[in-house]
Amino acid sequence: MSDFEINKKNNPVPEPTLRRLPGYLFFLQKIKEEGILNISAPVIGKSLNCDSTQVVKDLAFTGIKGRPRVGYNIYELIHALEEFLRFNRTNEAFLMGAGNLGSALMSFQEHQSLGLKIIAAFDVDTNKTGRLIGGINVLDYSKLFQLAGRLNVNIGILTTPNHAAQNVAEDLVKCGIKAIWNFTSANLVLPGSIIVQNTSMSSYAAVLLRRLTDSGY
Amino acid sequence: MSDFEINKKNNPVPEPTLRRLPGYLFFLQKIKEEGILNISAPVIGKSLNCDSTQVVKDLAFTGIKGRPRVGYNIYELIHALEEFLRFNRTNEAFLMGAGNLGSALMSFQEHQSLGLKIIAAFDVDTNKTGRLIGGINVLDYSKLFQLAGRLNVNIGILTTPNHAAQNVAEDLVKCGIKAIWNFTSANLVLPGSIIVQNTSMSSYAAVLLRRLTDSGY
DNA sequence: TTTATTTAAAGAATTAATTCTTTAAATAAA
DNA sequence: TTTATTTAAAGAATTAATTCTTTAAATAAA
Repeated sequence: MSDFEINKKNNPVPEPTLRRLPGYLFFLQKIKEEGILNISAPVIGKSLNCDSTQVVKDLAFTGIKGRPRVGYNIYELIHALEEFLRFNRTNEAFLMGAGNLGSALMSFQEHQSLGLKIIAAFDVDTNKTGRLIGGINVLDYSKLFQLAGRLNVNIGILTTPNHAAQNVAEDLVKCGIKAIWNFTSANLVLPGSIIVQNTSMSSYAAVLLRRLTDSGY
Repeated sequence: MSDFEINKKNNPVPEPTLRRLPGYLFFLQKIKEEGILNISAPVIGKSLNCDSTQVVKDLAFTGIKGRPRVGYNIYELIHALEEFLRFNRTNEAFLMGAGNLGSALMSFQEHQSLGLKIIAAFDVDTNKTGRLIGGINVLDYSKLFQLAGRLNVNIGILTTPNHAAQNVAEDLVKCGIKAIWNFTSANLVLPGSIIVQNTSMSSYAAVLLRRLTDSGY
């Protein structure tokens, strides 16, 4: 059994853990600047306002060992987190739909710190194609298959209007895309092997607005 | 005990449920167009690729009752969901930081369908202030307290650089803001009564990228 | 060198969320 | 009117995630 099969079947990293890991990473990068060499889970927990045993359990997934009474070596831990999350790699992506949100993601500098690199954007609107947004070319949709054939891109970022999302997602799958970061509100129906990460603003808005109601506002 | 206290203490809506509710709503709005009057949980579940008992349990939070063998009345259910999530209200918000992401959120039309209305944006950069982005005025940061005093805005959208996030968040709290939609990677430390909804791209990227590794890519 | 203290690791207990099962209501078809 | 079927509701069982507890290792201080 290969490494990834073991991980997939017996020991998948829980999603709540994965969501928390970037927070640890950014915090560690910040305090690294202050010249600190070691840090313990209780200190991380206090700073980030979360339980220290949870910190220990989360960080254990990276494979890094802490030393009692000393804590973790910051450099080791940062490196392990970046590796674990692939943030130190170049993860190439196509972006589909160069509208408001798409354009923003193209200009969004922070993607770099996540190792994401948008190779090209595609749109059907000839007013958008041919332009350069955030240093990224917006190409005509018809060029997708051609370019995908030459390059080996794994990730598709979906920022089309909702009604177009399913068709575009299917095209991405035909192109050999393995993972889709879906910013639309469409619920994509795709082969089970395709990784779909739904990031719809509406889910977050729903939580925020309902909590406001819960608090009496 | 008031309504919201009961809700808060005895029966808080689970976050996973809240995250799923907008998906039901959008699906119902879509099939409403097709002239369907009633729909059952199993049909919703099949369409959205999720368990039907989970659909029933989630929808029960809205207070709407379904009828055996018939299902839910679509109009009733849509209305209840919109009400429950506040999407049919005007939820006024200030936006802090008119950079890439901030500008995108200002231009993002979909906010309307979430009942969100950005009243004004604030920035310290004089190159940005005075401009109109997506129909929204970008004001100088110094105007925040003045405007907040006149209006009764509950929500702050935080799209500043990470290093500014904590200070700006504290200012928002001083202005009487009740809920902060935090798009930065900063972990905000604020009074417990303040609702903070963290929406950092990095958490989603982390899940997506790690799943890619898990699958062997 | 010895002792007290801090800490990560491991695992147990608890809590939360999801999935499964049973029941009763509603209705279409016979 | 009767029977079979579909379905929501309620609650039990299961699974997943978090929090608590114990243990042993490491190290600073005495």
